[in-house]
Amino acid sequence: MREEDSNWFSRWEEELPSPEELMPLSQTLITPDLALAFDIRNPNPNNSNNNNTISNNNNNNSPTHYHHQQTGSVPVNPLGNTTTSASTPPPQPNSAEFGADSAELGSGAAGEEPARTLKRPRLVWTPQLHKRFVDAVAHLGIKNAVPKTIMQLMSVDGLTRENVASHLQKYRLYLKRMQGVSAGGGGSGPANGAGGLAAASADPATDHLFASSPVPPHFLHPGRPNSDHFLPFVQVAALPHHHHHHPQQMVATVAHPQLQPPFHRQVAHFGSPPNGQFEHPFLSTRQSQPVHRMGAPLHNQGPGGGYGEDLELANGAGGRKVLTLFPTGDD
DNA sequence: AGCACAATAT
DNA sequence: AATATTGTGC
Repeated sequence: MREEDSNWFSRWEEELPSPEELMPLSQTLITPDLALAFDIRNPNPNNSNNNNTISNNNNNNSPTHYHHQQTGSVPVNPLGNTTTSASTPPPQPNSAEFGADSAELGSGAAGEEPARTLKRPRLVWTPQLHKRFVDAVAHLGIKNAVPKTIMQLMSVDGLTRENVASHLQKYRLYLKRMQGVSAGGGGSGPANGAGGLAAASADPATDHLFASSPVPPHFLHPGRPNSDHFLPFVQVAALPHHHHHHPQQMVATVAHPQLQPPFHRQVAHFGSPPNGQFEHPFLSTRQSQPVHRMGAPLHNQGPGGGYGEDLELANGAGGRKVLTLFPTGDD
């Protein structure tokens, strides 16, 4: 009973981004790189970009060609944004520097040989994305929280099982560390304030990301398997109901490793199928639209350094491109 | 064959 | 350090 248990969820819920925050508008911008990367070598065929509102099926299946990541200052070409509906004004003032494209686009358009040692950009786990992850894990329970399931629940397009697996591995280590700390710690308690941030981290420097989202109590108690049935999310999935609220959409952002940090480009948005209309056969697994409405505006919970603004910190150590999945409008 | 997981590589 | 990739067992 600890009220904590009842409260942690409320607080947690509060920090969830509101639908509005998440998707200001739907502009589908997909760089050739991404389109390609996701389409070709994709282990799990889940690309369902659907515009929530007007399902304007924008098949991004246009295999453009992709150029390898280079240390060079090769910016990703932001082409490919089809201004389908003029009604939507250009809300992407973000880094309005789109002009710097460099490449081409038409060249390999219908090409048949996209594949070619193409590597998809590294996924950057943003706090938002991580939260989604934690939510999913919480919802599933540790028992069922395995990569595939988590991935499905998260329903982030473009996310692969390996992405999740890798993250999960790391997350588990984090939990382990946390247990050690919080267990004997006493006092502070694991009731990390969502708004405040986990106070008891083993290493602040080591896990900023993980600290960004509250860890459900259950995670810390291995001894307590299924005691509660909290329902963090909503019933998700599988319900083909229509809604006017768009779920959260994720946007892929490419961070230029060598460019200034504050510059991230929104390249494309991955969405979750609202009511999964007809999708391609392969997508079957992903049609569900888990998220529903998590209320409340998201505020920065900046721990030692709240990430309000410092979005992805992709370190471009060597100069690799980085893919970031983001909820639209987080910025 | 596919998945989870740990180990290892970048 | 953060992710990706590989290796192993189920």
